[in-house]
Formats: sequence, C-alpha cells, structure tokens
Amino acid sequence: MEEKLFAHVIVDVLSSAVDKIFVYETEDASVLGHRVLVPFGTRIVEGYVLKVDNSAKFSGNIKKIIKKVDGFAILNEERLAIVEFMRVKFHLKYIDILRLFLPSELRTNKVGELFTTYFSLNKNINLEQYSNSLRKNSKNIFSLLIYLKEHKSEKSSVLSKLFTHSALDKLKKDKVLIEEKFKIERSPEVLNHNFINVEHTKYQKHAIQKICQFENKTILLHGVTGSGKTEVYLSCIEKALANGKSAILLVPEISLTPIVLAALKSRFGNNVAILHSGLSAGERFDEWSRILNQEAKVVIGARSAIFAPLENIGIIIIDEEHDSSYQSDSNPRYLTHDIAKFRCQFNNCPLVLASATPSIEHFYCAQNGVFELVSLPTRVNNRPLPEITIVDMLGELQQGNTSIFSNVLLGKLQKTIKEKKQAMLFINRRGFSSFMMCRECGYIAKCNDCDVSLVYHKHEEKLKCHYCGKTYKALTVCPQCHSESIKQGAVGTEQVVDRLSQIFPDVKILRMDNDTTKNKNGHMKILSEFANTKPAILVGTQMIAKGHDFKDVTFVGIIDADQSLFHSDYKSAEKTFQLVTQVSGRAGREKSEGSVVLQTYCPKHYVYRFATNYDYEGFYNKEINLRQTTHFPPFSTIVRLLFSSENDKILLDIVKSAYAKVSALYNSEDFIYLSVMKSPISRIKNKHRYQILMRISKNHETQILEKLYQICDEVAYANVSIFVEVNPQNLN
DNA sequence: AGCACGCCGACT
DNA sequence: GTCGGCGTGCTC
Repeated sequence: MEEKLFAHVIVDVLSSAVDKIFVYETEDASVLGHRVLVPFGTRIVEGYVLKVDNSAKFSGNIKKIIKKVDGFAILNEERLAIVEFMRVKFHLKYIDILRLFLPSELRTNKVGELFTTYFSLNKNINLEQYSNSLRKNSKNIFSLLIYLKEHKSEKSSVLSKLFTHSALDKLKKDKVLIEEKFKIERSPEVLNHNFINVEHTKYQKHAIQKICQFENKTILLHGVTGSGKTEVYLSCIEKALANGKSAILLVPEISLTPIVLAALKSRFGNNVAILHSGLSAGERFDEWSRILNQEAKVVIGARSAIFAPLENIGIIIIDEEHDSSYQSDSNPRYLTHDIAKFRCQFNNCPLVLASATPSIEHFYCAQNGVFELVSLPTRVNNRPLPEITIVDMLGELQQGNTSIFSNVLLGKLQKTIKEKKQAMLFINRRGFSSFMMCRECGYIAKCNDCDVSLVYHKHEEKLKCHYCGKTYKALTVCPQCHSESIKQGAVGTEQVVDRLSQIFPDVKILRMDNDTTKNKNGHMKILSEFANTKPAILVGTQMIAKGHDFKDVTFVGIIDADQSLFHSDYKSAEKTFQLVTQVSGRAGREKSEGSVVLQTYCPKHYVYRFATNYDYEGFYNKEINLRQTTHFPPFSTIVRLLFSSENDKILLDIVKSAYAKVSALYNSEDFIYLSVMKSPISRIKNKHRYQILMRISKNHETQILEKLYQICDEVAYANVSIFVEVNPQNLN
C-alpha cells in the first residue's frame, strides 16, 4: 500500500495570521522547494513547499496542490536552511524571507518569461470581410489593422500603447492576429573598458594568498583608501572560479557606477551577473536567471544580492563593510553580514569584510582572533594620502568671517580653479537651510504629520518634510505673529551652491543629492558632466563620498564636519571618522597631489585628530576603550522596541503592557540600561512613536532577544506596529 | 491579507 | 421586504 505524500507549504499571503505551515496532499514528491499554486480558503494562492513527507498533523480536510508554478525549484537545501536561520535570528515571517529569494518581478508576474510578444496579421482571415463585420466607428481597430499591414509585425506593448489594449484584445479574441514570442536578450548595456593588468604590490600578493588559504573563516581586510582592495577582490574571485566555484561581491548600492560595472564586465565577461537598482525589471530578471542557470558564476550587487541563487560558493566579499546600507532597516530587517556568514559556513568558504575604516565591532573581532586580520597599509604606487587641514570656524567667526566658507577653504578653491582642476565640497544636508524660525516669537515651521522641522528648499520655494516628503509653501512672514524677520537654520547643499556661484560666477558648479538624482540615471548625468568639465566644483551629500575616482579632483572641502558628531548616538564618532576618511580619499587619486580642508567648531575633537593623520588604529584604540568603559557595543547589545500607531491611546496601552513585561525580565546582570519613552521623533506620517530602549549584556543576549520577540508577539494588536531593532543604525 | 458570514440600519 | 455597512473568524 502506498502511503500518501504531504507537502508542507507556506502561502504567499502577507499576514502574521497565516505565517505558519499548511499541509497539502501531493502526488509528486518533486514539488519540494517549488513555488506552487494551492487552494486557500475560497481562493487560489501561491505558496512555497518547504518539506514533503508522509506526516500530516492536521485533522481537517486536506486539499491538494494544484500545480507547480515554475520549471525549477526555488529552494534548495541551502536556502531552506537560510529560511530557518533567518526566521530564528531575525524573527521574521516565513513569507518575508521567501520573497527575498526571487526577483519581485517574477513574483508579481511583470516578466514571467524571457519572451516578448509580437503580433502579425493572420493570413487565413479575410480582412475585408472581417472589417465589414465591425462597427464603422471602431477607429482604433481599423488603425491597428492598417498599421500591421504596413509594419507586418509589432510588439504587443507598442500596439496597445498606440491603439489601446481593448482594440488589441478584440482582435486577439477574433483570431485576426497571430501571436509570436521571441526570446530577447536584455543584458544591460555596459561601457567599453579595457582592463589593464597591473602588477600586484607585495601587500596585495600577501593578502590574496592569505585570504585564499582559508576555508570557512571571516577575514577582515583593512586597506587604506587607494590601496588596491578591488584588485585583491578580483584576484580572489578568479581563484575561486579556477577551482570551479562561484563568488559573491557585495558593494554599497551607491558605488555601482557605470565605470565600476564596465571594469567588472571586462574582467569576467558573461560570467558575471550584476544586480542593482538601475536595472529594468526585465534586465534584473535576466541577470537572476543567468545565475540560477549557472551561466553566471560571479554575482556583484548591493545588499539583496546576498540572496542570489548561486551554488557552490567559493568566496563572499563585502566591500565597505562598515556601510550602513548592509543593515536592512525596514520590512524584513536583517544584517547582510549574518547571512553572508551563514552561506560561507554552509559552503565552507572564506568571508571577506573589507574597508578602509572597518566598523569598530568588527575590528574588535579581528583583534580578538575571531576574525583573521589582513592589512593593505600602503597606497598602490606609494602616493601620499592628501593632507587634511583643520579650520576652526569659531576662530574665523572671531576674525569677522561670518560666511560658511573659511578663508583657507576659499583660497584652496581659488587655487584649484586657477589650475583648471576640480574640487568636491561635502555637506551632509540637502535643501537650502535646515529650518525656518521666527526671530520675534520663536515659531518654527513643522510638518503637520511628523514631529520634525521643515527644510527650506529655495529653488522650489518650498518647505519640505524630509521624513514624509510633504511640501508646504515657503514662509515670508511668521504665521503666528506676522513678523517678517525669519531666521534660517544650518546650511544645506542648495545654499552652498548659491553662495559659490556668487563667488565664482564663471565656474561650473554641480549639485548632487537626493533632490538632483531622483530621475533615472540622475547620478550618471551629474557625474559625467563633472568628469568632463574643468574647472568645476561638485557639491554633494554622502553620495559623493564613495567610490568615485576622478583623477582631476585635487581639493576636497568638508563644510560642516561636526554634523554627524552632534548626534547623541554611540556610533556618531565612528561614523564621522569614516565619513571624513572616505571623503578625503576623493582628493588626489592620480598623479596630482590632493588636499583637504575640514571645517569644524571642535577642532580638538579626537575624531579629527586621528582622521587628519589617517590613524585608524589610533582612533580604534581610543574608541574601543570608550565603548568598554561606557558599556556600549561591542561590549553590549542595544535593542529598541519601536511602537507606532495613529491611535495614540491604544498605542500607549500596548507600550505600557509591553514595558511591564520587559521590566519583569530585568536583572542588573543582564541589563545595563532600560527605559521607555516617546521616540526622539515622536510622530512620522501621522503615526505616534514610542520606544522601549535597552542595553543588554552579551552573556544572555540570544535568550533575552528571544523573550523580547515573544513579548512583542503577545502584545501585538491591530493597527499598532511593533519593530524589534538590534543595534539600529539610527535612533530616531 | 482576502473573503465569507452575520447581524443591524435605511432605501426602492 | 432587500441592499450594504464593517466586525469577526478562518484559511491545510
């Protein structure tokens, strides 16, 4: 007697109420790992088969799987293991994890296949006869027929755009048109780039040899800017390929510039698949398919590329490992490093974390032998790092200079322009000024839906909320006391550009921030214009800090270095150090020597002292001591439970009951700090926000986290969202 | 999340 | 009498 087979299925329905395994009958054991269609209540939904066996712990009426959706299994042994790992580690819903494994365009059926549909006229139909059967006013249908007579064949998308899709549908239904499907190659366009094979430095050779000798080990690759880390990555990847294995290289989204892409393609040809946000849905799907079909064995991409369907991985590299974009801070919250570590363990291969300014926590691991430390201490052809000059802005003020530019900075700019070179100015705030305030009554313009002040954008003559995006009319008089004396807050990119063009009316000044790069290829347009203009000044936010390699940039100015230092955040010193180092690295990339001016109101701060000497280890030693004495990560773990809802009253009840439960866990051994309060930004998009903030010791971290997750499940309530954040990037 | 079922008020 | 509001509960 044959025993019945049961498939254990997670349905593709985004709700915690159905975040559990449903059992279906199946005749076919090969549905394991497949995306399937199943009857679910009164409807039919997609699901994922996690297991097939003979057991069904369900007493009700068991339904049957309808069919497989794809011709391949999406989940293999490794990915099933990742699902379980992430579910426990990050307390995620099954479906949230499963959705990470396939490109969204596949799930939403935007591109199910690799084909485009073309239509041509069916020669077996008497067109004249057919036309007579139509109503005389069927304008679109007649036009479509005439168009196809002339063009013979056309894409379905073009036809429906020109003649409405209802006309197309009607002709399709009447079998007047013949459908043809063509496979199309959507492989993204890439610039031509001739790869020059350079001799490795002795440090590079050593690093490559060292990294490749390991199996299943995390290596921290610490290399100063310009030390040729990329070359090390590529050589390690080549070695993995030579051993018949595959490789993943993760980079921050922002550094996937066309130049970088071109270099990678020239090195690996069709063996590389590149996943980034600039791809169209079709391109992304094609790249993903090439990975799945093992046509591409090297995957390069931003955070989500860690889920690429590669097999037999030989190495995973995380470039700029300290970058905050590796931590997902919405929906499925996860830390990319953890997934990478898991995959490396599964594949018994090395994980490389690389940076000029590694995160303090990871350098600590390297110091303690948890990670292997490999260093690239010199720049490739021994070019000196650009000299950083600190300018005390308080001193400038005392000398009567009230402008946002110090005299030193202006002098350097003038020199750069005279020499027909380029300069970059960094200011980490977009807009014109950070707020508008009435000098008479102290009124500050705030967003109606968020507890934040509005940012003045001069070009659009608007006030913008940087949290919800709402815009308001700019103020000319105070709405409260009608005074016309309005004071503006801290300087933003717009204002820097404004002032510069007054001082240097004949010089090309470009601005790069969220506002100027919103449209497709916005980055590229600005960067290529900058690359082709000399002299020129590029003003920008964080965006200009990474990866760009302009050989004619000889001067970099940091307008307001203190900005990230002011945050009351344990990572603010670390972030500032990383930013200064990174921005400074943009100067003097080629032959010409570069220089950097850093404007600050705290010139004596230890961050700047170490940053000007490019002394990462000095900074690390100072910082790690501070962290140890104050019990901050890596000597503890910060956890924030964030509650938000439109309904303040219900929200408060939930927060109170959650806090009571968390307090019950409290003991002075495991908890260093515990508090409940309104979030610093107490309202976003009209949702009130509260938080329970704690620091817990590492000893029982896992157990406490588990209990915290449990508490959140217990107090869960409709219309109140609860997030658990572990060592969050920001505490807004 | 959807969808059905169910129990009340106001319409041709 | 019926249409439709959304509260509740279930989905193998």
